[in-house]
Amino acid sequence: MRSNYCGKLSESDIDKEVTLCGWANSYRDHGGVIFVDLRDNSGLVQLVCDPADSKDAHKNATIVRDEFVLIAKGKVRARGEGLENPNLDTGKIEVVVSELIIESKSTALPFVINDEKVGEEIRLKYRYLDLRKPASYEIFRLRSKATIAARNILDANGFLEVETPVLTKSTPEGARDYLVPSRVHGGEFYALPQSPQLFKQLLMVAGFDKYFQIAKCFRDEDLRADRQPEFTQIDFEMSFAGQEDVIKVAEDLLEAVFKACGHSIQAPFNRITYKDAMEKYGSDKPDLRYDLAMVDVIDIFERCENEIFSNIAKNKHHNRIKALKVPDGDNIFSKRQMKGFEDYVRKFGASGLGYFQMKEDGLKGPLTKFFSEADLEEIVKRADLKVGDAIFFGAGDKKLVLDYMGRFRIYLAELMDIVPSDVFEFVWVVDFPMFEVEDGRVKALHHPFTMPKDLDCEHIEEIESIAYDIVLNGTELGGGSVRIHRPEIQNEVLRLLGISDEEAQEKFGFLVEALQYGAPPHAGLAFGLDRLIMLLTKSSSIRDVIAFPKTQRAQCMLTKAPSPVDNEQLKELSIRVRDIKKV
RNA sequence: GCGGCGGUAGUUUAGUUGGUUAGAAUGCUGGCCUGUCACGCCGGAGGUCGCGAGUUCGAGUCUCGUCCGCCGCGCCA
Repeated sequence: MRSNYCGKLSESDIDKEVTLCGWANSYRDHGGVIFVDLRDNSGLVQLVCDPADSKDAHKNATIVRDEFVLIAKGKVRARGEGLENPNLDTGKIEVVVSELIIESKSTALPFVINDEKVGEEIRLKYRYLDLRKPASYEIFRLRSKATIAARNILDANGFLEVETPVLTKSTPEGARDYLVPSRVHGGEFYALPQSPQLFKQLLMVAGFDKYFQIAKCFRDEDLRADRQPEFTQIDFEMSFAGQEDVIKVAEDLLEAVFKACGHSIQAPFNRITYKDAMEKYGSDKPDLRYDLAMVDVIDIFERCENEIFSNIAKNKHHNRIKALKVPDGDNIFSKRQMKGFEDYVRKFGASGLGYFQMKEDGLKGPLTKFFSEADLEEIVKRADLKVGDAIFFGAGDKKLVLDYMGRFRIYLAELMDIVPSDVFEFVWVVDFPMFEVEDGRVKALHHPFTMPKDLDCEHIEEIESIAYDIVLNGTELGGGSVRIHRPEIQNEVLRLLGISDEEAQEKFGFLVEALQYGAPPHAGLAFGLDRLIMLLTKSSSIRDVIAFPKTQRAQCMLTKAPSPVDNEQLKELSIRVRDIKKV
């Protein structure tokens, strides 16, 4: 139908006869001449409907309203002297309309397209209108470029794109599954995949060597600004490969994806061990766009005269005393603010938050009296304190202190507005522990198919795994590991996780069995595509980069899913609903 | 499950210590207008103040409950 796109017209098209298709972005009826700004996904151009040029076109233009779908035929001409619009890309030209077809009308809109003040709730209900705005299109244009770049580079590196099942087996380790009832097998359920993990490992056993997939994944957990119940991963796996091979592919992929989206990034990225990340930044996904690293001062506090601190300091295995230096903090923050920080960390289980202020004549603060001059000097030295700095202390249980001090670090950085917004700071976090113990229960930190480095450790929590995460600006962008390819190791890990042989057989028997038929060593990684696009487009919410996202209570405002179903449907599925919520 | 913030014309919002007919902008709509581009001018319609109780002579405003949205905690192998 169309000969040209609106936004692509330029002075080189002057005198051309064109046919344009699009939506009426706005109209200005002067009684005589009528201007219509026609919009398609390339941009806007001004149509001029003058009765002197075409009586019919002008007559049709009088009934045009916002968002009518139009097909306009006419001639491109230069705008007259002083009539140019510098705010419009096509502002030097306009199209004199000879024929105007109203293809579709629009009833009054629930909101004005492009009005940035409109709330998200209404925009999601009419998401197809929200998506009409150019900023939305730009996000999905980039998303498309990114996935195509990822596909191309993986293809170029010999990866095979394979689709794995969406109706699969429930493995209630980890996140909750979305369940799908089986009609044929009444009372039994499929699960939607949380990731294609096991199938891609089976593809390695099959000898496919290198696999990838842009895979939909599902997790029935509560939502966040960066978490949706269904999301997309760029998932890949390779045989006869280890951590370094995977990291190389991942870095090449990120470079290609960022390049396709107009950003230049430089691999190889920095690396930090899980242990260092936790000890210095109190997080396994540290935001390294700013420093604010924690300093260990447990040995100094052991010598102090405050029994609470010195007792905490005695148990260096279970406890931590960490100091967080805030450059210029004493000048920036009032005493009241510094006291207020304590309330913040208390929310995360801290029993208090000590602080010193670096004055001209040395450290000051309520705690100084417990320390010798030499130890105060040592604190100044270790944290490299300058006059005007403040330094905060967290003391107590290791896990607790690292957690709240890590959160406090982020809180301070945002409060002080020292987080650069135009930087992409990648870091690999490596050497994750294999297990963590919570309330006496052993859990896999990554997943039970991750290769442990050495299972013969005295403490189960000290067993490391060959697992690695890629972190960008404090967001976990992806994670992967070398997988277990020997059945005896897999069985041992499942045993350490407290999974009985019967249970292991029932849930993962097919995997362990497959490993018995000659499994190659293999490793892989999966990127969270949505988060990647979110960071690339500087969106504040993952919903912005998903065409039809769900609200925080996992509903679709547009379709009203989830919704009740007929009893007939339920009957076929052998399902009876027990408690029906009031509508 | 928990904590915080919010819900008033289609939209974005104002609304004081509880007090007359809930106000504005924008959108919509009728009319006028031949160079606008946030067009302009004149007129009009449009409100279950999320919902339900309660307190009160009187509730958008206070109390309780509830629903919805957002941010966070738990959760997310």
